[in-house]
Formats: sequence, structure tokens, C-alpha cells
Amino acid sequence: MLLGFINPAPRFSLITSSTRSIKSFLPHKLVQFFKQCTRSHSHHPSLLVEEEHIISLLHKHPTRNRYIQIHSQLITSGFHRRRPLDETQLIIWNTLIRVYSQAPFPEEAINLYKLIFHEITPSSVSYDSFTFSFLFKACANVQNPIIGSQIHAHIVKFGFEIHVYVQTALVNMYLMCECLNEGIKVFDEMPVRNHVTWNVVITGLTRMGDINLARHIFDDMPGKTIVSWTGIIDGYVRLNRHTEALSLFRQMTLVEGIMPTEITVLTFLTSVWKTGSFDLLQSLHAYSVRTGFISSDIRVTNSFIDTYVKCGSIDYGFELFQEVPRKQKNLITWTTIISGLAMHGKAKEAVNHFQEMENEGLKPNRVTFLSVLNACSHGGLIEQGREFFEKMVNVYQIIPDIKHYGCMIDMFGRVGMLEEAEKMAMEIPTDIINVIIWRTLLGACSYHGNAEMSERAMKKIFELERDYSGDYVLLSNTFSGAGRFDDAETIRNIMDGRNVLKVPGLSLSFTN
DNA sequence: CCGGTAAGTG
Repeated sequence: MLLGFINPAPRFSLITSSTRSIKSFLPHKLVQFFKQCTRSHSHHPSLLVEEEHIISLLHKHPTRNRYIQIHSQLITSGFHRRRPLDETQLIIWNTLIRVYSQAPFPEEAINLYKLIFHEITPSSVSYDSFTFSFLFKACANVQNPIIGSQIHAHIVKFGFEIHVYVQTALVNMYLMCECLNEGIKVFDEMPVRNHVTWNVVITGLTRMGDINLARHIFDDMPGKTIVSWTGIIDGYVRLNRHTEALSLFRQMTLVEGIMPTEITVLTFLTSVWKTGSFDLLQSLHAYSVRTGFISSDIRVTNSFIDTYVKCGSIDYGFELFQEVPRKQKNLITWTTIISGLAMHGKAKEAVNHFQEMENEGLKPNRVTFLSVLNACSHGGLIEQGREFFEKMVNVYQIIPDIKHYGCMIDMFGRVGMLEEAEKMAMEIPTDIINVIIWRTLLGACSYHGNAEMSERAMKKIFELERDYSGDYVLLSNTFSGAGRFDDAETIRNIMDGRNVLKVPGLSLSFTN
């Protein structure tokens, strides 16, 4: 049976049960349409006009709620039972399927497909290539290749298997569901391909980490587009193969004369900073100003600010930050600069920018708080750090995660406020506590020579992770530093007894 | 009056 294992119950009863309140949201003309629709059981000429109106509404009001409202009205008015389907109705259903196929509930598209189409015999007007393209998108988004392969069977049955758009969507679906063999098989057997088909394969393979096959197909591809180049460059970036990403980028721009888009820039900036290519950063920046990427896409601007900071130039980053008009700065813009200032030791300025951001009416989230707490920690701004932490919890009702705690403990620990640090560590819920916390405290104890607390921290570390050798060494050193050579000796013996290898160069700093 | 592809901005 067709899609038999999908929950067969129409899921819209919840929505239609509050039909009255939904109606009040609907545009006047749409309400009119539904009145006519429910009154007439036959096809009234004016209905067609109104159906076209629905289509225009589907375009004008692209919010998800709007679609759900329209959907529930269609169901309550019996629209889905009208047979045979004509082209206008099909467009309406396809539009709904397209909208549902995107996040956050793509399975709704499949439910709708089942509800509307499953009783229709192939001889009547029913599906078209659009329907199946959207459905494959939905399967890709729910990561369900089982349903996908069932619908694959449907396109064979209903004669869409050699439609380029449908097949491309099918290949994409298989690759996005990590069904490599199925995806490649369909691709190999396609009688007609276009550039999108190739791009789907290249990006699908890079997403799966198969850069060699992706590169092979990329090299074979006729008429590479910017999407192809971006896809393959992204593949290398994901695998941290930045030199190769750089060389492909150069080849693309210098040899092929293909210019990057916003997406290429966003992807590629990672490689720019990992390779420290400051010249390239500056020319990309100039290019992005010239093309308008910087002024039109805040994500690009944010990424440039961040890249400048990570390449060591807080000055350029800050300059760019200031060039962004107030109204365009979003939470990430602010978080980026706060974190950048913190990284460059400008704690006071980071704190000031946090406050400025609040004055702008933006609501900080956990990342913003982490950045500002980090600034306080590095800058020794204990009281402000404490205030921020409390504000986060009490005013913004953000539950601290392990990184926030770690930051606070680091902050207290650095200046020798070990009791405060330990107290905070003890308050961390057991389900999120990790060994890094106690190591941070242990590092602080070691630095400030508190042997008793070291013991307690060690005990916690023993509980959480018995074989981490660095802790033994630190504890041993701490005991030695405190004159407790016997204890230090004991620790060394424990280490020997456990065959613990001392791994040099492990940082105790808070990184994760 | 509907289609298929690229994304680490903190």
C-alpha cells in the first residue's frame, strides 16, 4: 500500500478545531472564497477566479502560519475531495507541498501528498513534475530515504522517471540521505543532465566527505558554474584542506574568470584565516564592497569582521564594525565584535559594547554572554563578570551551560579567588559537569599553590576521567610546590602503577 | 501565477 507506514491520520484536526479564530486572520477575499466554496457543490465559474486569488495569496503571504490557515480552510471546505483535480487545484496543492517541504515540518508535505493524491488513479489528472520535485525535497529534509525510494517507485510508475528536474531532485534526495550508491546510480543512468544535476552530485558528495569522488566529477563536469566551484571549494574547507581551497579559488578567479558570490565568500573566508592570507582577505573585502555584498548581506560583513579579528587585526575588524549602519547590526555583529575585543585583551571595550548593544534594544543570547564573560575573565573584571552572569540567569533567563561556568571558574581562578571558583564548580549540575571544569580549577590551584583544594579537584577528576596523565603531573607539582614531597611521590607512583603516559603540551585553558 | 543546486556570520 502506498506509503502505508506513514501516519495516515490527517494531522489537521487540531487546526480545524479552532476554525473560527483562524478565519479572523484570513484576508477578506479569502473568507469570501471559502463561503462560496462551502455553499456550492458544483463548479461555479466564480470559483476559478477565487482559486487564482488563492494562488496570489500564497505568494503574497509567505508565512508558515498563513499556509497552515489556508490549508485548514481547504480541508474544512472539502476542497481536497473535489475531483477531478484540475490544473489550478494542482498548483495550489503543489504550492502547499513546496512550502511544507522546507523546514521545520517537511513530513507534512508527504502527509499532504498521501491525503490528496493517494486515491487518484494515474489516468486522471493528478501529479506533475513539480509535485515530485517538492516531495523529494521533503524526503531529503526529513532524511528519510525509505519514503524517498517509495516515491522513486511512484515516478517510475507514473512516467516521470526521465524528467530532468524530477531526477535531479531524486539524486539530491539520495545524496542528502547519504545513500551514495542509489544517488550515483540514478545519476549514471540519467539520459539528460544539466548543470544543476552535476552541482547536486558535487555538493552532495562533499557533504558526505567524499572529496575525491566529488573532485573527479567536478573535473569531468562540462560548463562548471559558480555553484560547482563553491561546492568543491567548500568540500576542501570542510576537510581543513585550506591550501587546496586557496588554489582552487585562484584557479576559478584568475584562470576561469568566474567571480565569487556571497556564498563563496562566506565559505572561503575560513580558509583565508586558517592560512593567514591577509592580502587575499583585503582584496576579497574590496571586492565585496564593490559588488555590494558587504552592504546587502550582514552575514558577509559579520564574517569579514570576524576574519579580520582572527587574522590578528582587531583594528580593521573594528573599523568595519563601525561602518555598519546601526540598524543593520544584528546580534551576531555585536557578538562578533565583543568576542573579538575580548580575544585582543580589550576587556573594558568589550563590556562597553555589550552595554551599547543592550541600549540598541538587542537581546543577548548565550553566545553573547559567553563572549562578554570571556572578556571579564581575561581582563580581570571580576565584579562585572559576576554581574553579567547573574543578569544572564535572572534577567534573560538563560540557563548557563558548561562553558559559562568554565569561564567564571577561570575568571575567579586566575586572580586567586579559589573559594569562589570551587563554590561555582560545586553548583554545576551533574549532568553537564565535565573534567575540563575541574582541570581549570586544578590549574588555578596549582598556580596559586592551594594543595588542599587541588586534592579535592583531583578527586573529582579521578571520578570523571581516570587516565588523564596531565592532572597527575599537575597535582604532583602542586604537592611539590607546597612542600609535600611525600604526596608528590605518591602521585608519581600512582602514575607509574597505572602506566599513565605523560603527554606533553596539553593545554589546560578553556577551549571547549 | 509552482519547480530542482552552493552556507561555520558569533
